[in-house]
Amino acid sequence: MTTQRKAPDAARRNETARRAILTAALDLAGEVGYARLSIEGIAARAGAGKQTIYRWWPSKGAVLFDALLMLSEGQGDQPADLPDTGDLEADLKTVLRATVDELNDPRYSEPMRALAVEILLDPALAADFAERLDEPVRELKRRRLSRAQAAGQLAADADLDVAVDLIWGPLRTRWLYREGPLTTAFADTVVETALNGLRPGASSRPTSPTPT
Amino acid sequence: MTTQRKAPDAARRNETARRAILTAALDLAGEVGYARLSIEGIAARAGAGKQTIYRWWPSKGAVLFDALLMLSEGQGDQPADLPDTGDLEADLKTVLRATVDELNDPRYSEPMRALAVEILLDPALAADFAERLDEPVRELKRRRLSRAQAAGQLAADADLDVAVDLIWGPLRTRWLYREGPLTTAFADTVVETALNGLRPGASSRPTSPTPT
Amino acid sequence: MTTQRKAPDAARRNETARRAILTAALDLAGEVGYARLSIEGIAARAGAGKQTIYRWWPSKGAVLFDALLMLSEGQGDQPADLPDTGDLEADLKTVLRATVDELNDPRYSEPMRALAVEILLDPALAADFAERLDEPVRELKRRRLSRAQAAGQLAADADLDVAVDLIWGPLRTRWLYREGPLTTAFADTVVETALNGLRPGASSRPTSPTPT
Amino acid sequence: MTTQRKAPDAARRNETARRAILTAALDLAGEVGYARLSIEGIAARAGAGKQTIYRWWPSKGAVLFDALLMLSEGQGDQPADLPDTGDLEADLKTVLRATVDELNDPRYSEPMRALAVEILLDPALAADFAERLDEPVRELKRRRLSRAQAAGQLAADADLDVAVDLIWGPLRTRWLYREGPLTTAFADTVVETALNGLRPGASSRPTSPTPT
DNA sequence: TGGTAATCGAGACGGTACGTCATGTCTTCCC
DNA sequence: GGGAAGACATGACGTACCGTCTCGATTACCA
Repeated sequence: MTTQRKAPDAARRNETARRAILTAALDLAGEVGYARLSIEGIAARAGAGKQTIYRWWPSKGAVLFDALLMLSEGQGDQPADLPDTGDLEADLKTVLRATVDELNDPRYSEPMRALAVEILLDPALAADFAERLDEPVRELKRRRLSRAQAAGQLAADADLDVAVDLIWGPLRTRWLYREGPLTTAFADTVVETALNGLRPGASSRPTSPTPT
Repeated sequence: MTTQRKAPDAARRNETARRAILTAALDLAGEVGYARLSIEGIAARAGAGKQTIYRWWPSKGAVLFDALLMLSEGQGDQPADLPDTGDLEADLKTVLRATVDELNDPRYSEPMRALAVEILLDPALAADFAERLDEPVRELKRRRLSRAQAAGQLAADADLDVAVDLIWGPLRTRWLYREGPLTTAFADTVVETALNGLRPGASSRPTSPTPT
Repeated sequence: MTTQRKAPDAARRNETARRAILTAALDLAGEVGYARLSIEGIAARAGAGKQTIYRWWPSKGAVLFDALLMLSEGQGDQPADLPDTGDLEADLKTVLRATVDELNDPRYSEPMRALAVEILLDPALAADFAERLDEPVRELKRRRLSRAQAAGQLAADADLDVAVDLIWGPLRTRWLYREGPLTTAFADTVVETALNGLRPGASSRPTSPTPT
Repeated sequence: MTTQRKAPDAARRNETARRAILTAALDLAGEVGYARLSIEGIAARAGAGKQTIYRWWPSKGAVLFDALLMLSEGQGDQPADLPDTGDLEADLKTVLRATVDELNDPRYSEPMRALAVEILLDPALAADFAERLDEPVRELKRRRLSRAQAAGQLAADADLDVAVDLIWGPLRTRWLYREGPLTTAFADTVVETALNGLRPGASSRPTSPTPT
């Protein structure tokens, strides 16, 4: 067992209170921003006692994490996989444009930023996040790239983890640091550049599967 | 007047106190981590009054920012430019390896992480940071790439801003989110992949300056 | 009906739980003192649910009250009356010395002090206490004095209630306020002074029953 | 030094805040009773921060203590001594009647009861109270009795401490336990009985200074 | 003798208050 | 005037209990 203290009895958990707390966390993150997001405030907004939060979550970040999970699941999107039309470049652009839209929507963006801060501050939460959200998603990405590799659309010796960072990293960095506007054009350029590389002659290479 | 409140007279500023405060901020960030870094703690450690901090800096993040600036300047490194041996790939690897070392050193890494958090929280600080530190450094990077482009080592139509994100972004993301160990091997692979792209046949293209 | 809420069915009451709760209350009062005595703690120590306490007692003070009643009854002392050897002064000294011993024993003293606090705080409990414990005991005292009065050992016009306060009050006050050590010597002096009065010549008056 | 932690600098103390806190404590004790008297409530009512209370007082009881001291001093009554007209009995009745009036006035009575509770709970406060308030007052009482003793109005061998308890104890006990109404008649009877004793023949002894 | 209704241990819940910490403003006194 | 020191109002922290509530699992009465 890894539980600390007296483990609460999950069977008796009040689902209504749980949802109220997660919803309040999302709403408040969107309304007042992370800096002013407090557990006290979440409890008050949710009509819950503070102890109910402390009983079930170890930190403010963990609440935000669950809140964002609820948000994704609520959409029922649960993408079993990334799109695969056979055209890798087009598929990646589709995905990154969707991400751009999400990051430009404060309803998603603000809680995500709040969660990002908590992750930066708290290595334990970072590990939890990596395991439960980041790694599964990364696995989806790797899988899509792997299929492209099998189809000869990616270099056979490409390190797929680096590939994922190359494709998805720039967007995340620009968003976090507010380094510039997040546009679909930027997303497209990143995909193209990551695929073709920076060296000359790259863009002349075929974009679609090499004909034999 | 455009100044808010009573503008302090910079001429009378006590340089000793300033350095003590910045040093204390760096030390404490390294020792207790960002989450427990407080202005009160900095003042106490520096033997300074809190008001002295509030008089000269608008926020904890601003103190950290100045502290990191002092740290870079103190090294006297002030690199007017990135290395340019003519071999772009080698030069980029040199720079990224140095960055890896820095990010693995808590003395640099912890204050940087602390500053990153403040930037995420505070758009005003983000803008300040972008203008005074990020943009100048980015300009150095763009300049080096621009020279490579002129030498025909980069595609003529490459978007250099995207290129910078592609090369430096993955390292920063992996560090911030603690997604994996930061190694020089990772740095090398990122440089190679960014230059050659992910498509097949890329790695067969020349790595050194094109012979005439 | 005059009952508030849903009157619990006393017939079904679990005597084991009742005793466990009262015992736990006494033990905890002795161990941690009143200030840290909590219903939650009593329930935990007794292996009882909190509701079992709230079902049968209206307040923490009521639990303590019953606990002290159990303690006295448990002794089987139930003194139908105060000692009456014919020598009033000696009898009073016997009783007060016994009280001194009791007040010096933390096992009795601490719960009593806890109950005293509750009585000070809660007029309803005070009334209950007065009716069920204080008044019966006071009646015993008054009865003993009354007999002495009939025997001519007390002034015929003495107000027996005031007499009780005069004899038993100083001990209680000194104990409550911790104004000084509780000794049998103090008890003796109080009895003598109360009987003889403070005026000169008092001590020369006969101490034993007046000879006819 | 007996100070714990970092001793606050009394010289910088804000007298306005101090008075506001003490006044709020008295008012609230009178309004909501002790059981609902909270430090948080006092701070809120006083427009003060909780820390300001915790900085200067170790406990709620200590605040009440100071508040009552302020109340007495505010009256400017500061009786250097108890009345001494030469008639001990009359003087004692005067004093006890005044006490009866005080105890029947909720403005005094409620804070006093609150303080009494704190004293019961907290031996440290009890000691402080004994030293700073109870003992000085007791000394005044002893002094008055001592003068009476010198004048031959009290038995030469009377224990003056016991005498004080005998005279003032019954009133205090009856008040604390709400054992009965506090009337001036009760005060008078207590004085008479304490002076004359309970034995027969006592009341025939002279009440005024012995004639020569 | 099996149904059923209340008690029981357990503990989650919405709350209130605790005592501590840090915030940013202020005031005081020294240089 | 700047600076060290630190008191102040504010507000969040995480904890302890409050008194109410719901949950099976015993009981113990009653049909």
